[in-house]
Amino acid sequence: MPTKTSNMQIIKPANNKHTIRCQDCRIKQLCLPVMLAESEVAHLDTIVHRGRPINKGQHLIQAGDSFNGVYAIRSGSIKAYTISVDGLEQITGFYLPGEIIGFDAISSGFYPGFAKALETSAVCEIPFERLESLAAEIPGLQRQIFRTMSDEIVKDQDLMLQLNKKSAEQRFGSFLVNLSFRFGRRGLSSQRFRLPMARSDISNYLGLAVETISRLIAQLQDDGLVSIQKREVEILDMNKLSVLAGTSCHQ
Amino acid sequence: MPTKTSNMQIIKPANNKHTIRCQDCRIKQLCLPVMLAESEVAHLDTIVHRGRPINKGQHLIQAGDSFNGVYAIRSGSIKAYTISVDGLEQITGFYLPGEIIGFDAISSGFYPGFAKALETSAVCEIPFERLESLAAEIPGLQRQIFRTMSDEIVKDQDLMLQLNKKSAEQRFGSFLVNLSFRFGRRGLSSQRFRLPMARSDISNYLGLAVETISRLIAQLQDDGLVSIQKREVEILDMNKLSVLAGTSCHQ
DNA sequence: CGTGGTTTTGAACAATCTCAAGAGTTGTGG
DNA sequence: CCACAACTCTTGAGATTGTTCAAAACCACG
Repeated sequence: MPTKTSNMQIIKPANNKHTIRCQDCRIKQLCLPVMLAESEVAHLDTIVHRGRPINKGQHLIQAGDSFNGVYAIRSGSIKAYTISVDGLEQITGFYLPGEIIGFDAISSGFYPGFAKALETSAVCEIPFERLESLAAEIPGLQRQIFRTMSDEIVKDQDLMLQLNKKSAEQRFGSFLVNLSFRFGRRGLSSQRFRLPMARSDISNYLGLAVETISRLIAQLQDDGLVSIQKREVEILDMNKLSVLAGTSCHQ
Repeated sequence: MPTKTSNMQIIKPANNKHTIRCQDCRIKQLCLPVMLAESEVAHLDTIVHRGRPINKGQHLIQAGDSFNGVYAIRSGSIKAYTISVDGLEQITGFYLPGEIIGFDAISSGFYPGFAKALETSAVCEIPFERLESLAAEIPGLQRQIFRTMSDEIVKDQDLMLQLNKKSAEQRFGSFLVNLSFRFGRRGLSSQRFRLPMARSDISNYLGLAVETISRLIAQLQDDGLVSIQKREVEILDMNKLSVLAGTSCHQ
């Protein structure tokens, strides 16, 4: 199968160009190395595979692939989605630099969903068996894996609440506030940022129609809370937006 | 504070009556001991606290309590829920024997939500720091914790899909099929079982109105798929119900 | 400078909610 | 053991949010 594009082939063996050590990684505070001693980070670094960047639209993970590891996003952005038996696509999350995708595959040994690059992105593949062994040796690493998975659970439960109990306006407001928080955490502006995803991805994620997102954007602009030109977002009144969203900064 | 009912006080020191060792536990195949050698189970057993059963309506976990451990359900059933800033309750899951609650507290160090007994229930408290240490020594245990947390993520993502993309009928159908599966897995009948929760809990969990649940029950009975008398469920046509639900057995 | 995808806007429609009221159930105290 | 109070559940009818369908404007990219 020369044209097969499984994740194992996308992630090419590391070469100099794409090899940035964990120790030197800009976003190590957001990733597994947080809380580790320098020597421990170096140890972790030895098991990480880095490949060439994956292009927009390319799949990092295909549903049904057997689980070999988790992927830390180094740059770019990834959307994770599942497809139900009746063919409906459901986006389960957007992953930004420092965030890790693939923990949902541990239980069954197969990735339950897809992961696709929203733009050119660099990811670090972390083989899970080796990560497990290392976690048994480095308590801080084990702890950080538990934390990251726990974060994922909290994020999903918060989204559940959004979908169940909040209006379209509140959902979209929360979405913007949450993105703003995650950009700010990386040292980027939390006032101005670029949406990496299409309107249809936002609507899918939030359980709304694309048209509803368009209308909400128009409305929030009329109210002077935000300014959104294409994918460029400027948050004009974070307080009002947070109140409207009914959240602090998580969603 | 003599009337305070924090989780630490609910779980009384073990006594003979409530001390069932992990090795002898009926549901060890569904719980952390699965995959462990006998001696490893014995080791795990030494860190588990078992208390007297908690009564219906009593809280096992209060939101904001500091994280000390996870709880394995031994008997009964527990509902987990969060309360949003504007006071809305959102049930995030129902936990049955063999299932473990509390992993969402690892990331922040505080339980983000509440856990309340739907009926008299017995739980095993597993202090997390000790569990971490033990997990570092017993690879199978570490693996099983990862699996359990991964399961939780998958469960939440599936529910997300339900809430976003499925009709009220499909959601309720999936809910029944999923419960059926979980009862069957415990060796109980998957055809006939008793709902541990009220209609309002089901509606809250599924993002519907109570009235909608009532109407759906009436409808599914008219169609001859199920028979539901009060909380006693009998599934009359599992095939049709599964097709309607659009799932195999997970939700 | 077309072609295909994305975004916006309008208008009618539908699924589910809300409100309201009644029936059934459970628990409690006299 | 009965009666009252408090829930829980069911059923009906109208209201509403967000959807669907349709079409035009905009953009990106070859």
